[in-house]
Amino acid sequence: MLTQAAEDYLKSIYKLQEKVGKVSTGILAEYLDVKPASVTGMIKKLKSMKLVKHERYQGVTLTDAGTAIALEIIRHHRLLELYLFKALGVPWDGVHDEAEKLEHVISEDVEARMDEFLGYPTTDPHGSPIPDKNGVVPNRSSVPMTDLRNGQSCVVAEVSDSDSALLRHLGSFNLYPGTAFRVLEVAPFEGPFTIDIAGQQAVIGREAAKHIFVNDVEETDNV
Amino acid sequence: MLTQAAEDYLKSIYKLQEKVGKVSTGILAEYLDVKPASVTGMIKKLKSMKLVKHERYQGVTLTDAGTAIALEIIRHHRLLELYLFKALGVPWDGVHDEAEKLEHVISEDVEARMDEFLGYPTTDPHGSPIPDKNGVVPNRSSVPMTDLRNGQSCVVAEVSDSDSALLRHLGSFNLYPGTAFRVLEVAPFEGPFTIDIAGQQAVIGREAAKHIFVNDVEETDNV
DNA sequence: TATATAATTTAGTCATGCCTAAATTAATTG
DNA sequence: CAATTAATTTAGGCATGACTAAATTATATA
Repeated sequence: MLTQAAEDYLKSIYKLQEKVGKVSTGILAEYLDVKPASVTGMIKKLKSMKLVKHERYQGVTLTDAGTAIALEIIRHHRLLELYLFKALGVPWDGVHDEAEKLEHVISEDVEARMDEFLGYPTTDPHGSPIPDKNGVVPNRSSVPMTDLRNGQSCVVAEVSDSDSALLRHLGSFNLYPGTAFRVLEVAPFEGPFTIDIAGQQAVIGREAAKHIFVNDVEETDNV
Repeated sequence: MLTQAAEDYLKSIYKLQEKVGKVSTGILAEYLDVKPASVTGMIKKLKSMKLVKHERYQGVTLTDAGTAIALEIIRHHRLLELYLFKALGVPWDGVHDEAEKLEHVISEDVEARMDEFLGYPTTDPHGSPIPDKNGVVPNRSSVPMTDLRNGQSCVVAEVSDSDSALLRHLGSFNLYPGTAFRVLEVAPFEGPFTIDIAGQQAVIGREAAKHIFVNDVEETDNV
């Protein structure tokens, strides 16, 4: 059994690898809120366990074994988020922190029981894909909201889960995964988006928009 | 926030204190499967946090602050056991180990939500009392099964929870808290108990009987 | 290409929480 | 009441996983 810290490193490497390919110690240190020198130490340990590949000054990547563990933890996390949300009514801006602690601790048995209770779901409350028990990640094809233009309509696919203030903000507009909206106006010079959600207008700033991903983008005429 | 180890010490001291009053380092070491010298070290730390009272060679007791934390952890543990059992269908011989890990990690919010889901229960699946959120422990007045004599009937109140093999054994007779049975025969010379559970006979050895506690003891005629 | 800057690694430190071995204190018994 | 035995504490060690400071390597710029 790995330590919690080791599991967190693997999970973080997986996530950063998706974005940037090889993961530098600096990026990883920033992501984990730890000093780069500490990262070097843990990388050594993970390398000796053959969970990561690493050449000095060249960044880390996960081995297949490391990837399997990372996906297992991510699966725990996202199943837990959805379970807490659906079964216990924990608000969607609170599930992340709770799952962060529980993910290292639940058994495979409880994981399987939650999965069954939830009907073998493929996305968590923020729209992130839940890897299946074999480590297969459902693919998604969403685009950042910042790509949208005037008059386009779409459906919210995914929202980044770690900033609970942002989640509360979006919740106040009912802007959850699955919610459809239409862009009324994109203010020039990197300005905010004015959108229509089921007849209600809302203004979404650039920063928030960067954390929202959408599907089913269509051109629509003004109504 | 206390470390998990510190929480385990407080919980264990609480449980042992119920049985023996002042708790010696030796007893505590055996209970925690740790060497006595290690106990001394942790006791020092807990003492400096004013969670225990301790005089050299005189055993430990919890302070009020220490008791409050111990009860909090025990409450977590027992609520979790019942929740896992009822909401997720984890078998009763599996809930203890799972709860042991989760108890240190769940938030007060999740605790409250499970409590509500369960309808503010007062006992866990093994019949142990669940302290309420103010740390008040429901009192119980059960007697060990080994006190029973021929012809007496009773209701199972509580079964010790840490030996999962015993729990599976008792489960095979449907001997759960709440189950009524009648003693058909107590074999002499510390022998086993032959009992009748809803028309089914079962033989329960001395060792098992020591871990079973019963309520509502009544003399009954042979039927 | 030499130099400045940024990123990474090495080396040494610290706190936790366990360990063993040895020393000390308390309890038992002839 | 002295000696043995048992319980407890002290002292020193080890693994984790963080830290800082210094050294090294890579990258950017003049």
